[in-house]
Amino acid sequence: MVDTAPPADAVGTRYGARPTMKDVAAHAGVGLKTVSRVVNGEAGVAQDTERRVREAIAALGFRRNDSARVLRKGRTSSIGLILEDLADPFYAPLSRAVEDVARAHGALLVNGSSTEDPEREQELALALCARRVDGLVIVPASRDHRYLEPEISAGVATVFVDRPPGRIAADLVLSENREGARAGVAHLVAHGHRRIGFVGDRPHIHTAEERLAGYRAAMSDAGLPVDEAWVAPGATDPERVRRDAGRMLGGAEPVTAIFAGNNRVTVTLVRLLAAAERRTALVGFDDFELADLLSPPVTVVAQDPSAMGRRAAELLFARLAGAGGPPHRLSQPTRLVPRGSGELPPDS
Amino acid sequence: MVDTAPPADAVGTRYGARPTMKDVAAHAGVGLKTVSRVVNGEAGVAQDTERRVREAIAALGFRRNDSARVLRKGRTSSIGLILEDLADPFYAPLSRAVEDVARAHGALLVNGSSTEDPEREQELALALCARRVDGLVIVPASRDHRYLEPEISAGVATVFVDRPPGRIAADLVLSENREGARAGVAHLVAHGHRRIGFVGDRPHIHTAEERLAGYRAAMSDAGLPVDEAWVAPGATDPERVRRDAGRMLGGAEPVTAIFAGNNRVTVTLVRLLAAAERRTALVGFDDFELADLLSPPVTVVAQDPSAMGRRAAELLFARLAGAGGPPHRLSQPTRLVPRGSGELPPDS
DNA sequence: CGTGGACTAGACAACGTTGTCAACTCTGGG
DNA sequence: CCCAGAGTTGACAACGTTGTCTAGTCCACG
Repeated sequence: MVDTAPPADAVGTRYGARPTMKDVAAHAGVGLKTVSRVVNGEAGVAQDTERRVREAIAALGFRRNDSARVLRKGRTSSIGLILEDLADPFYAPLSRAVEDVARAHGALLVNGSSTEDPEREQELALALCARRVDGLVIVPASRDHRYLEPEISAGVATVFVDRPPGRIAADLVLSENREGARAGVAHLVAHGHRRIGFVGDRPHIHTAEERLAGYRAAMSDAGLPVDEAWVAPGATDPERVRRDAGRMLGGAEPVTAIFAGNNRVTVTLVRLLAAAERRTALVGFDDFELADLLSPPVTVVAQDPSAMGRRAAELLFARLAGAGGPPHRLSQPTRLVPRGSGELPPDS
Repeated sequence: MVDTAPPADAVGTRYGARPTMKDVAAHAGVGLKTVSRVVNGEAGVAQDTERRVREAIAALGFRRNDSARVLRKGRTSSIGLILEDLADPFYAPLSRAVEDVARAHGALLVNGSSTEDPEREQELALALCARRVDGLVIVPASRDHRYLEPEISAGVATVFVDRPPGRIAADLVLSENREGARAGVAHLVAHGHRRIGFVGDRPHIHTAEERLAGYRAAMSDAGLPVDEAWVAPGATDPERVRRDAGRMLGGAEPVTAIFAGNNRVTVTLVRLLAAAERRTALVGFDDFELADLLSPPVTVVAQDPSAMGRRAAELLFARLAGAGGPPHRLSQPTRLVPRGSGELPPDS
């Protein structure tokens, strides 16, 4: 089935080598530039000539080499996306939204997972720049993005999502982390809770910091004291979460409710609380699939990762289209979704 | 913060234009090729010269243009991945696994979602080939891949995952769909069910077809008749699934168990069955997060999408490294995970 | 019959890099 | 003092495409 591909009469092409416009031109008996015109749909080629060229293209199985085109034109029609983990249910829709916008602009998406490693982020970003992507959408893992300055001033449109860039000014799309967390904790307060725990992500991550600030703000708004034993920022691995949450659920004055700083923490807490005898209220930051089917269904502060990806990509293409002005800072609202776990009364 | 980037003494560079090796060479007072040698870590450059070149590179903010390099070298060190939907929880880990293998081989990943549209798949695949990716990993949406023949014979390593290619021979990594479904249905039979329904994906999709065949095989193995009213292939939208499942759950002789053909169907059925008064057993194809926390916890036939992605990518890089021979056809086993919903007894 | 313009076509340089090759400078041994 | 050989270095072509520019052909019009 392979033998149908490059016909034996191919001129100047060896097996395994691709035909070029030059080969097509020779095969069709026309000039190189004429082939280029046909391939790019430029005007000024006689119908009969065009037909001959198209036949030659089909016969040789020619496909334009876009690397050469890129070299000549300067634009690659591709954008890069760097995020923590492609497989994370929060980032997958974001990634998909970026892809959709890219597609609408005729661009391809190149992406990489930074795995929350600043060095890896930089390595990826610079590799993408070396390939001359037209723009970058970045969910930062690093806190210093000065390494991007030469790239940005060379014209690589760059938009940060979910977390702000470090030590440079650039376009940015954020969730309302602080306000969202504040609303979520206020919701627990409104249902009668006074001892509320916070289990979040590592505090050096911007979103984690903001959500913690929102928690403190809500407690303060309600005139409630915060026992530092109730506050547990840290890694999101289940073991750490179980340990810290277990601590605040035990003791003489256990918390009656927990606010979870992100979806992975929430899921771990759902497992932990399901196994406990006492009912503890729970509100989680980030929505997740099936949250409504758990018992009790999980109340969350929902973000809209798809909208964030879309807005970031649209901002990027607006810049590529020449939009000027100072860096934008877009804010994406969150939405409290009451489902049951956040409406449980304090048990005491 | 931008003014620090391209220093004022840059020679031959305008703002917004990137410095090239030629610029670096001029700035360092050396030849073009010497810069190339330094950038690529080739031997044969005196220490002092190398230092001068490195200084010039830093001063100008030079970064090698990989499109030009690609044009010269022929290899892009990038591979393409085409799948139905990046954001689908089944494909996200697959995608991530492909990325990890690519990274281990120093390659970048370019990806696109076909949205189950054959034309879009072809458009994407050919666009990736035009950019001269070294290889392609494809979850097919189309049933005819002859359009790839010229590309494959031109040297683009191509591996299909999850579904076989149409009308060409190529490397392939599949799940054991038929055997998995058969085992899942046999599990229901073993728990006493005799009237078992099948709700699957559109029958023209290979995996859906195989799983349906597995269902029929298991019923036949057990000497059980299949009432065609119990068999509902079709789109995975919740409405269709509810309608078809509702039909087989009603009537005089309702099914006492359902086998769900994929994760989206399973989730819809979980919702439907949770709302019903009668307990119906359920086994789903594909595992999903939190399946163990539902009530009852959902028994599934689990695939390993990450392993599939990894094996496909490894196969691809083996081909790129020169491995010859006829197309491989790898089979990835499935695993029955009993959790509760599949062990419910028939209600009648 | 000459001329101007529209249409068609191709020669050529350029994009920024790498491979090839020749030339130059040393060094040490004969 | 000469020469072989190692160590450096850069000129140049090539990769496959597109932009510019020139030139030829044909027709309508004066």
